[in-house]
Amino acid sequence: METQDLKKVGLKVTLPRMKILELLQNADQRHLSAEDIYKLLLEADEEIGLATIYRVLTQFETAGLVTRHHFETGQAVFELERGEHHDHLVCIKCGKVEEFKNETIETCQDKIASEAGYRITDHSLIIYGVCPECQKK
Amino acid sequence: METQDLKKVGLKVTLPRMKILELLQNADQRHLSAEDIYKLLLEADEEIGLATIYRVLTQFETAGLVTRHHFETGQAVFELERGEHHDHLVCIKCGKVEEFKNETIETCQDKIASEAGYRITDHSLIIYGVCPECQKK
DNA sequence: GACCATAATGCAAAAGCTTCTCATTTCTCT
DNA sequence: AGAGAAATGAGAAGCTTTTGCATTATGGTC
Repeated sequence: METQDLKKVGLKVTLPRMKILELLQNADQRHLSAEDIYKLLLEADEEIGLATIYRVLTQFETAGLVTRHHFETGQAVFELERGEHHDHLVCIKCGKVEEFKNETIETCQDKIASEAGYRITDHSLIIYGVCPECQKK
Repeated sequence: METQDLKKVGLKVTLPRMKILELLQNADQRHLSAEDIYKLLLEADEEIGLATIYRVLTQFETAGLVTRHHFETGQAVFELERGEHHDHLVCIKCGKVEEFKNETIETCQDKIASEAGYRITDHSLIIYGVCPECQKK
């Protein structure tokens, strides 16, 4: 299945690519940094170079298979693209990321962009806050 | 005047800090990277080390005088805080940044955060697109 | 199933951006 | 003006990410 996905976007089916895709699909966290992936693969006894991980993730991004996010952490995180757009709620204490979707906001954004004469290509809405669990601590 | 601002937030009034503040107030671009500032100061014959600029900007950020943004450029940009919140429209071709404000979106964000149980601390909405000028090219 | 051209990988080195260290200088307050 | 504390400069170091190049693996073909 994933094999097809890779071929479809013109990428050879290689072990590193399969493993990385698999991990993105199955990991607890939906948002992983390159290093997270590297370490998780090591734990699973898959020694894949960090450079390869970066290269593969960039190719996946170009191919539209994953999305790269720059939260305010200094590290980019990657997320498997599941076709539907959503925005993010990031806990500044524990780093947890939740997703949400809001039609009103989407509509407003389109309106704002077109009023400014922009051809919109992407957008990113991130709300930073403290999640319920971290508020208790 | 700025002198007071600095003292108020517990920072000594030094030449580098004054020059950086001045630049942020008077530059054509409202959003400047540390390196932009470094170069602009050089042009104005003010040799201020890049390290100092980073330090000062971080202090200004902590003091609430400037805001740091992480657009998808790999470089942080800084903007003088003028008290009122706004969001950003970034041109992916020329890098130009425009600002906008939309009450509906703000309200939605607050609602979303509180529904998820988050205590909101900040948010960032960035719309990426191609500006009118760049569309012509 | 083996072969070949091409593409992918790994490693180490390099490249950006940002932060840190520490000796020296500059402020503030008296 | 002088003392103590804080800030600066320069270079080194730290992190994340990218690149170069020799080696290895893949996909299509015979």
